[in-house]
Amino acid sequence: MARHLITSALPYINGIKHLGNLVGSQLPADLYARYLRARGHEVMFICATDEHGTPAELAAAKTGEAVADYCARMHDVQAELAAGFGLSFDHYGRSSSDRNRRLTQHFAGRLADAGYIREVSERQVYSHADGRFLPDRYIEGTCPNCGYDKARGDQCENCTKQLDPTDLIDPRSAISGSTDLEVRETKHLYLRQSALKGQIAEWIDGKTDWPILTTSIAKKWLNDGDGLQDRGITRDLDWGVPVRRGDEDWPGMEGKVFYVWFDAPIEYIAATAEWADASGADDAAWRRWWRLDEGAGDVTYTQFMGKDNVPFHTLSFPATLIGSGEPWKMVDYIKSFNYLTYDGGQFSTSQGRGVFMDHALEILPADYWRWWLLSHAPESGDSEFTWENFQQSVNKDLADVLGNFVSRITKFCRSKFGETVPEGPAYGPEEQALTEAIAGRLKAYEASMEAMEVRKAAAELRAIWVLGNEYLQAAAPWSVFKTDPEKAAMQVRMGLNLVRLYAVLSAPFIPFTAAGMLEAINGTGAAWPDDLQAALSALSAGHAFTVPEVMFAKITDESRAEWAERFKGVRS
RNA sequence: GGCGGAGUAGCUCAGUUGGUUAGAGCAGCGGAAUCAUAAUCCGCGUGUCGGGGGUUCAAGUCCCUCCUCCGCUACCA
Repeated sequence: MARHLITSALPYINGIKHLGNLVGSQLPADLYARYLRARGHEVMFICATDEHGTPAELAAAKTGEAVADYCARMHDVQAELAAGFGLSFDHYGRSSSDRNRRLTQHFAGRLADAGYIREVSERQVYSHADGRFLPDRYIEGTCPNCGYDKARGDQCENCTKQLDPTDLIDPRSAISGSTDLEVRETKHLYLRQSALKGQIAEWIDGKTDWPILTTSIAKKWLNDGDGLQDRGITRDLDWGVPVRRGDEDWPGMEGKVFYVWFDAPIEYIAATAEWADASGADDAAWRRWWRLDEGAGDVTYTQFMGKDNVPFHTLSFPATLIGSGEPWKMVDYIKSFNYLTYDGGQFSTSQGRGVFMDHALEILPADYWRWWLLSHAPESGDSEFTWENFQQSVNKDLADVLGNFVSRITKFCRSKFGETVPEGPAYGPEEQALTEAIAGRLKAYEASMEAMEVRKAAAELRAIWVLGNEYLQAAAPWSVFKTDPEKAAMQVRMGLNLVRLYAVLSAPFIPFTAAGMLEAINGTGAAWPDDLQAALSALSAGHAFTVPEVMFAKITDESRAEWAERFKGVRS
């Protein structure tokens, strides 16, 4: 038994997430957490909403709510959707929590004491009409290079030239359109990542087992141009963690908050503390996951995220932890994902393109989505969602291969022997061969799961389902029954035991259905089959069961067409 | 522009350190079976492995070059 700390990238508070967000971090993290728990390991699975920053303020302004109220409401919405998808977080926290505020301030204080913070006076654009400083991308104007009139302050989307906000001709606020702008002097704190470059590079170099996608991004940032740059970690905003140096005021920083990307990763730690608070545990309970000097020495920490998040998790956050000079647990393995595309284009939160978590659950149960998304996870490259592929995969894999297997064996048993496991002789050579075939596949399944090879694991699981159908087809108890009902009984007993086995093995992918299968077969509490032989004999003669309802109704062509139509445009 | 990823059967994708006739699932075609959600099982692939060049006894797998698609490019998160 090992101890596993698992975190999923934090979904931003600004609206309901789409399936691309889900499959890029939270869903595979859940798969891994469920698997490790099933194998008897101690797991701490953490996620939270990322609530600070300008987009949250703007989203709140749009709905007319106070930003704190908006975030509280959206947190509950997201938490409910996460539960709807069966995401088994031990705690789903909030980066705006009191825990995170204190911890973020603590880290800033430590970093300052260690000399890793410097103050920088810089000139930023202030909008009188909006009453706020504007991030570069929230300033629009005419591109000095190509004349495009909707160029943003960070880059012109038309000619792709990198810009400085002050380069823009006729700049205006992208929020209000106001041209009443002024460049003001403002002071900010910078994290001296450049001073930590050596230590970070050394740490990265030690991660030889990380995917190329992850290390190449990290190394590029480390070595690009002049090397790792210092990074501003404060902002002139109202909503965020107030800048303080540990427990003390930070002269000159009044009214400023920390930058979201500074406090968001710290929320991984803070959310674990929130978990302790919520479950009535003491500080030692969460610190044993995070402090090497307080019990985290044997923890394996795995992070899940989309590839766009990699720089912050390989550089910025490690810089914070290393720079603190305290023995914090750092990530052991980063599993990063590419993007899921939707009918040829991008899923887009801002444009409302694609299928979103709430709509997904409205039209189909979570397991349909979990299975398709995980079995098509964008691991080696981007992968594409199409309604045709979704319909075909789900119908074939879930309804035909798995669902129908359960249906055929339970119904056959009911019609010939009633709803109890029938008597019969001991298993013979065919059953032995089946057991060995499953054992081989199971080994591959476990190996894939441990390596977090999600698609491969799904393929192995499916192959195990297929073995059941192959066995039934070859054994043909419906024919054997006519001449040797005793033998048929034994074959049916094997089939029913397979249902129980499949429920256990499938639970990480399709937890809701797996629970239903176990309940039907009256096998609640069944453990992972460390001893396969024994697991396939767990249900013996006389064990009662019920024939489950159709577990996976097929997606009809009509439904598919209707959904493709409904979700082809922009979210309304 | 720079960095990274991808380009393999109609579709979605596997292909370890280069090595026998390039694989899987789906779709399609043929057959078996009829317990089951018309489900299952068996059989069937003459693919310029994006194009071109090169290294090698041998390349999808290494090198060069070109083409196409995608992502990132550091104050959006």
